Amino acid sequence: MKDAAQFFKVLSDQARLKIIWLLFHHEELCVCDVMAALGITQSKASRHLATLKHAGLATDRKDGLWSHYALRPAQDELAKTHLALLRRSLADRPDAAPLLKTLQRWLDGKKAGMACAKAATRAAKAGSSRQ
Amino acid sequence: MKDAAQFFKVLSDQARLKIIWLLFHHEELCVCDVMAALGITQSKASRHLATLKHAGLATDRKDGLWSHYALRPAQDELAKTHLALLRRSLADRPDAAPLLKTLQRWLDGKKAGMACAKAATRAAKAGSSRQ
DNA sequence: CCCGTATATGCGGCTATACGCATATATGGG
DNA sequence: CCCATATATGCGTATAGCCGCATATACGGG
Repeated sequence: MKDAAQFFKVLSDQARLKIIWLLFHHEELCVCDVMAALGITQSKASRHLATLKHAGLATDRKDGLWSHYALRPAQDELAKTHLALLRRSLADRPDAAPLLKTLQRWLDGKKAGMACAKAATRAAKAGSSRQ
Repeated sequence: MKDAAQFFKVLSDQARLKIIWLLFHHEELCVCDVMAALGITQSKASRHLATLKHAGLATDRKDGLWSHYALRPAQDELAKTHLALLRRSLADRPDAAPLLKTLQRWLDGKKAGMACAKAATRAAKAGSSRQ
């Protein structure tokens, strides 16, 4: 039972749920994407992603300077059901859609070039103060 | 999202998962049943049950000295799915069956009369030391 | 090589949570 | 009434988790 409790503990954090929600809709995200979308600091984003990875919920792929995180495909039938249900549940939350929108805005701006983490820090600060 | 995280936090405790598991199989349980089955102290059992009640996962019914706790029936379709999935997931755990057995032994002995909480305390101590 | 950038992580502080112990509360029986 | 019993809870403590800050690490470009 202990590992089941541990699993739910990973899901018991708002930031991690938001990250999972974003990963449901985007194949891969790098740390600065998460920073910008959630309006959080770099260390916070990195740590939560590491937690998800450590829990077996996410995978990371190193590409030069960037770490790209993705949802780990479900191992068995039960895990698949869990993920699907989680996705359905999160979709009902009022902040789910705005979160996706914020991320999309950030991703669009990212194409225009310029530094990533620096801009993400600015975006994160603006986002958190706006809230 | 915050309430979703809060919900998972309630599930992120081994003792609470065990209680839920037991409640899946028994309409009602009183505090001393939980004490004896899990091998925990009275205050711990009472608090976890209170937590489950506060989270809307359980209900309590007072009957004289006893408080009988039961799973609260799911409100909507989504909650029903959650509970069903949780039940399926817990069933796979290796300690799920022994837990039910321990509870059953306790319930059988209870019929034979005698004080409840006192005996449950003894059973709890014996159970935890055996482990 | 040196620098800038993206990410990871050690550290200290803060807060939330879990626990045991003792005690309060409530109820039923003599 | 008084007492035994079942449960709830206040309190102090221990522990775990989250966070920001600063720094380490890793990589690419000039």
